[in-house]
Order: sequence, then C-alpha cells, then structure tokens
Amino acid sequence: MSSKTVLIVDDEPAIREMIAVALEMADYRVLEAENAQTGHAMALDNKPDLVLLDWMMPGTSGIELARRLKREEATAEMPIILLTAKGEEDNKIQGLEAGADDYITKPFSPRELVARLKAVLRRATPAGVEESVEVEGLKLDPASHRVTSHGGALEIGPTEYRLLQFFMTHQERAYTRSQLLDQVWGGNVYVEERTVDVHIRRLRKSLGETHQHLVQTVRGTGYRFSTRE
Amino acid sequence: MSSKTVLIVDDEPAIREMIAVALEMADYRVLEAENAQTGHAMALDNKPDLVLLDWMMPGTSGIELARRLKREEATAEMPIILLTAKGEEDNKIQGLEAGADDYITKPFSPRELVARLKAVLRRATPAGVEESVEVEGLKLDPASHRVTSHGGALEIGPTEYRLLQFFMTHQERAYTRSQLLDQVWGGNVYVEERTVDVHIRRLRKSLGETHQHLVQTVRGTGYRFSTRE
DNA sequence: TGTAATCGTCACGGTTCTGTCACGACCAGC
DNA sequence: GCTGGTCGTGACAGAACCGTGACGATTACA
Repeated sequence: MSSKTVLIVDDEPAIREMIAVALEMADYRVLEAENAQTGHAMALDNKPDLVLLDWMMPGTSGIELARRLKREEATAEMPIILLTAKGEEDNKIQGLEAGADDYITKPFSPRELVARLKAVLRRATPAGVEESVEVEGLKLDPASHRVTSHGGALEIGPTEYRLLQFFMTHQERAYTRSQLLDQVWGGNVYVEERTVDVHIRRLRKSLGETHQHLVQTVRGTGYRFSTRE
Repeated sequence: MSSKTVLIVDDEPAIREMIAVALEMADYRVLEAENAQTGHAMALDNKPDLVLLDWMMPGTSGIELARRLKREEATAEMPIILLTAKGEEDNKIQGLEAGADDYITKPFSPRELVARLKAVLRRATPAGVEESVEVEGLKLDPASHRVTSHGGALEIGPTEYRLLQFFMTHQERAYTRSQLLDQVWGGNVYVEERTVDVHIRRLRKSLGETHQHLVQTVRGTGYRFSTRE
C-alpha cells in the first residue's frame, strides 16, 4: 500500500508544520503551499491524493480555491478538507457547497485530523474489483483473499500472497529481483535483493509439491512464473 | 399499491388537521401525535412509512426526535420530513445532518407537501424488504431484528448486529478494517481502525463456540465471513 | 437520578511474519 | 579438480500484527 500525498495550503507556517508532522507520522507524504496561487499550481503539478485547505488566507481564500479545484477537470475528483477557525460554523454549508468533502474546525487534535482525513480518502477511493486467476488448479481469488489448490485452501503469508498474485497476473516473463522488489514490495523500501530468494522459497513451500514447478528460477536473472517446461 | 401510512408529529392541532386532510385526500393513512414522546412511541408501534416532524415543539424538539429515530435500529430507515417556520433556514443543514430526508418551510401548500412527500417516499423505498439470512443454523432476521442459533436467541449488541448483518450478506469476501468502517459504521465517522478488532472480538463472543469459525481473520488484510475452512 | 449497556480506545502479550545472515549445494568455465 | 559466482535452505532476532481484558465516556432506561 503506497503512501498517499497530501497538500497543505495555509498561510501560517506554524500550522503547516504542525499538520505536516502529524501526517508524516501517519506515513503520508506532505506538500506545503503558503497561499492559494502556489497551492493551485502544486495541486495541478503533483496531483496529491487530498488537499487540506485553510479557509481564511490573504489573497485568494481557501473556499475560493476549493471552488476552482472542483471546477477544473484535472482536479475535480481531488478530495478537499477545509480548515476553519472556531465560530465560523455557519460557513460550514458554504464550504460543503463549494465542494469540500469535509470540514474541520480549529483547534483540532492531530489525531482527529488524521482520522477524518483517512475517512475522506476511504470514501474517495472506491475499491477496485479484481478478478480471480486460475492456473492448473491453483486459484487465487483477490475478493476472498484466498489461495486454493483444487479447492483446498493453502496456507500462505501476506508477502507470499502478493508475490503469487503478481506472478499469476504476469506469467511467462522473467523478472529480476530488483523488479520484483519494486512490484511486490513497493518502490521505496530498502531491502536486500536476496530477500526475494527467501520469499520465493517460502512461496514454493506454500504451494507444495503440486505447484512448485510453476515458480521457476532463471539463473543469472531472477524468477519466472510459467506453466511450460 | 396499498396506501402508505404517514405519522404527523406537531403540537398545533390546526396544522395537524390541515395536513391530515391533505394527505387523506391523496389517499394516505394518517397518524397523529402532539408531542415527541407519543410520536416516538407511535413510530415504533405503527411503523409508518414516513414521519412528518415539526421542528419546534414544547418539550423534546423535532430535530431531537429525528436524531433518535435515526439512531435506533428499528426506525433508522424511516424517512423523515422536517417542518419549520420561515426564517429558520439556517437550521436546514442541522436538520439534514440529524438525518432528515427533506425539509419544508412553513407556510407550505398542501400540494407542495404531498409532492415532496411522494418524492421522498419514492427515494426511500428501494425494491425489496430486507430478507433474513441463514447459514449453518445461524440465522439473522432483519424483520424481528433477531439473531438465533438453531432457534435459540443470541445476545448481541447493536454494532455487532450490523457487523454480522453486513458479513452475512457479503460472505466469502475479505474486507479491510477501513472498508468495514465504511460499510458498518457509515462513511463519515472517525474511529480508529483497531476498534474493528474489538467489535470482531465481541461478535465472536456473541456467536459462541458454535459459530465463531465463521468470522475469519485475514492476516495483514482484515476479516472475512465464510463457511469454508 | 442512578444503574446498566454500549462504545471507542488503550496497553499488554502471544503469535506470526520479515529481512538478514551463514552455510552448503549447484553450476559453468578453465 | 579447481574456482568464482549463483541459488536453496535453516535459523534467528526484531517488527508487525492480532486477540484480549480493562477503562472511562456516553447513552438508554427505569
């Protein structure tokens, strides 16, 4: 699960900093902008997964920026959370009408912020429907998150599951350890290449005698999933 | 099409009468209550198809009653239309947040009332009443709001009930904590993901030895309801 | 108003998973 | 047979993950 990017647009550095720290601790990537103009530009350039917008800012206000973002094709789907000072509750409806997805009143706790942000992101990212794959009686079903061999369930760990899923959807092609780390582990983790070997081993073990042969070593290169040979 | 029942809750007899006449002419069955307490009781007893609720009433207010009705399982699905005096427009959002389905400002014409009432009813009644589900002797019956194990009643809390209902109508599929929060708790609540674990625990406890195995942990992902394995 | 039920959160501990290492088997070319 | 490189394998410590009991807060109900 790759971490999401959040753009913070607020004119007060202290607030930005506070939010940034909270979000980074929760494993989000953070971008900052100190006014609506640069915020707008960054939203276009970096395509963040969510925008945190201060209501009151010198120059273009947050709500105005929200309207603009919602109006433009490229950013219309981008979830927006408005930040507002206490006592401006009445503006809530205005904010929501401008297209904001949620609305947080200052002061707020970092916990609350992260929780609501998660909730908004959850709503915004519809679950993808993945098809199940089957090969020689070996079946992987993403919906139930299950691997079966001729109907019987297979014991398989999380990483082995992802590895197998990748292989079954990318058959007949050899991948280097490096490529597998990218695809299965996710781009920015530092892991020894040999670690792949260990998980290949574990995957083979999980697959058992019946299906071991599907995971093939390509000496000098890496591994391959194939029914042939 | 059998005629629908509408419950009117308003402290002014004249208004009740006016509405009642309009509705009866449009072939609705009408129930009347003059305060929130009896309104609440009648909503439970008579299960009207829709509730017309005056905002301002002596004692418990209409909006408060709306909140209660939405909170209780038995009446949560019941559509609510709030009636309010002119000039209280600002409260609109409050009303909608309390769970009201529509909002009519006095004074209104009988024609308008009936029209909007029809619209709400149309939206609110999707095809099909909820059917009871049974699996391996475990039965959940939405009508009676009961869970039984081979006929014997099971102690189960509200949240556990909703969780079980969701699971039983979505078997064989793994859900992340996040998805469960969306589906069972409702989109915009801000709750820790681990809270799901706790309710899973409570659900398992309620299900007892006999049915525990149906609620399965999918390590690294979430949970699943399944009869297999 | 007090009591019971329910809820969300936390902290602790057991279990499982993960990444790394070390050792040895295997392979190709000399 | 020797050699350098590659891969399989078992072991292990730390991290991640999940189950569980307890607690305070809120709400329902008498």
